[in-house]
Amino acid sequence: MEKKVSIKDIAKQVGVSTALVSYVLNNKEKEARVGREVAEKVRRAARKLNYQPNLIARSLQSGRTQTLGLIVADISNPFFSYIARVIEDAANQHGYTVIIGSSDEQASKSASLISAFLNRQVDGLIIAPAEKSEKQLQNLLNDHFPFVLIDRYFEGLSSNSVHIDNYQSAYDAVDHLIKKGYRRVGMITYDTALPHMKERVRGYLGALKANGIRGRRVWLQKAGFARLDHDVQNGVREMLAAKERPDAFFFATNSLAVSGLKYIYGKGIRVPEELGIISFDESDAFDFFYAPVTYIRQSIEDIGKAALDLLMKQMKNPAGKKEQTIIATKLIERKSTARPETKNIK
Amino acid sequence: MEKKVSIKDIAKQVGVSTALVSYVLNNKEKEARVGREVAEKVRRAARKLNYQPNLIARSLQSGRTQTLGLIVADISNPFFSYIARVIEDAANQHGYTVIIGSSDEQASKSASLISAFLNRQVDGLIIAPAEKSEKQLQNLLNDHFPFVLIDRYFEGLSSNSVHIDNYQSAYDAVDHLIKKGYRRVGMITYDTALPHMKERVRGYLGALKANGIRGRRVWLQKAGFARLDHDVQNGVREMLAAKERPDAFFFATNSLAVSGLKYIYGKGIRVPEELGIISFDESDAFDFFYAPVTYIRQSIEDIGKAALDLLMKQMKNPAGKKEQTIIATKLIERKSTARPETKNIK
DNA sequence: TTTTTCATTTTAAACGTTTAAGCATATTTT
DNA sequence: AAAATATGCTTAAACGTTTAAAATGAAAAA
Repeated sequence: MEKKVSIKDIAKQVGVSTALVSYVLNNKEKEARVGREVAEKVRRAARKLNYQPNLIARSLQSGRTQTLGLIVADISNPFFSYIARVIEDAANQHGYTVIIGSSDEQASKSASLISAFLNRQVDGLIIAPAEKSEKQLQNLLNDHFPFVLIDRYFEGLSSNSVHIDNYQSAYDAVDHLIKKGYRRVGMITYDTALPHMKERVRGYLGALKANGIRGRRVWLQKAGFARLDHDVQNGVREMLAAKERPDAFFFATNSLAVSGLKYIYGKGIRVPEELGIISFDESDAFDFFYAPVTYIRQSIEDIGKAALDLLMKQMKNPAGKKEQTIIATKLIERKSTARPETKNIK
Repeated sequence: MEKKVSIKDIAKQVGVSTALVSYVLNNKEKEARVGREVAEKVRRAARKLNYQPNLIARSLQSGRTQTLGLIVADISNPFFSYIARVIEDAANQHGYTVIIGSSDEQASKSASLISAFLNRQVDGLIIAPAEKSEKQLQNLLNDHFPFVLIDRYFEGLSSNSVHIDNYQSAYDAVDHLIKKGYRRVGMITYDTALPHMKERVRGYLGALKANGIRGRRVWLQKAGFARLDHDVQNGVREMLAAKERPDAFFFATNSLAVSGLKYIYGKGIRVPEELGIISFDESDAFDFFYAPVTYIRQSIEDIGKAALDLLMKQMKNPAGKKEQTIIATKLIERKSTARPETKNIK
């Protein structure tokens, strides 16, 4: 790697000061009253030498890097990789570059990512926060460092955030199942204290109650992030073996659903006759399941764009008021909840 | 955002020069012969003030950013997002941060990403190159800038690269179909001049020939990146309507397969009886298709790790010899190619 | 006592930019 | 003709680090 061309080289070539070159290359000729011919000479030299500005040097001087940090649970999860894509594009349009990190839902990893990104002087952060990371975020708030939470949020943390109405969406999902004739609805959720998940559970319970159905403990199964397949399949098995066996499943995310569906598929269970299925999020897999899966769609484009908008707003005014943007969801009805008009299976 | 604590603040606090502080904080006390007590004082002050080094300043001074650029076709494509994850983890272990960009298979976007990343002074690049980006890469080579190609490569470009044996893998796939009793094998590929795709086509044709099957023009369908669904479904429709209608399809990537399978699914075509299916790569969708899809697995972990290893090696020695790492593939046989023992469907 | 050696610390330059302030010289205004 | 203003360019400092080289002072050797 040969030495790069700097502003100094251009200055030498043309026989002027580096300041002059900087003014010209930043189109500040007017303000700096640079002569027309000299400006041309500088530009020509820059082109000829193929000058490329050193953004690191510029950042050091300006204190801004035009870089954003994005922290998700796992970039290899399609939900997050799609969000990443939307944010990447939107950020690029604003002249920003994005650096991405995966927290694996661990507060410790989240902390080191935040710290690594801050040390790299990112101008702002977009974070799908992990459990128990409130304190890290509170510190950011105290420092008035611009950031926006996506997908998740924390009660009592007055940060910017973009997410759906988890209670209502879950309520609607379960209500849909019940309206379709299912009564014994089981739910598979993540084993986490994150409010968005707890809201989904609350929505589930709320819908059962509103329909006069008494929930059973065995109907609510939780899976840990680290041993997803194992826990989900255990949970599904347990429910299917229960005396009060559910006639429908509500999956709280697409990864949970994909894992559960694999088991259900393997067992040859008939959907939607024997078992109704509804899930949050989307997945190619939902389309190919023998009974295409009904799901609650959240617009990832909207989430990504809203997050970037909020972040830009706050970077302009770090002391400004924090906003919560709620993104609408839509229930996409398909075959997996199309219960035939028969009696409940006992 | 209050002013960050710098080495200067520590120096002032302790009453020493910034040089001293820098030596201590970089554990260069020995070489710099710093007194034991002073060193302790510095460390204490750093901890007390919660000092965090400004990596931008360090980079400007050192000329290295500990940052790698990753350019893929589309980070929202699971194949690439998984690669990104593997590379992210491996890079972190080496103390590097990764910035990611999507080229959308366009040489122009690739060029601006490369340029943006270089301006940000990344120490190295990992690139899944787009069509017609040879020149950009040749420039990197000429500058002795460290980079590694993944998934794709260019003939006559002596760069580091990590990829599979596309010819052989495609050959094996088609040969598998034929061994299973399919004879009229159609292929859906990307409409691109990228060698890895052309190799897959060559492997397809080679296997047909080796089995004494004359290929038909209509059996080879191409789809553009930008209008994937449209082109794939056109291609599939055309083949199914042809006089010499194929009895098996070979998809050159998972996105092509997912798109094609949606159509096939919609048409109610019987797989594997009426039509055999084999594809490159993996997908959750393959598991849920009514006949789970046989596919050619490439180990993404291996690709990512090998790429990072090569890159690290070259960053240490930018003038070193370039290496090509070939990653093994494996044919995962499932129901979609399990042709029953019947006569060919006419 | 003078010189040498050693231990500890500081100085200063450098990385590549940006930008306020300054300095000539020319031109206009009075 | 003197004063005021314009024009065109340079100087120098700053951003936060690192690091070679110099400086200081004390201890050891002569």
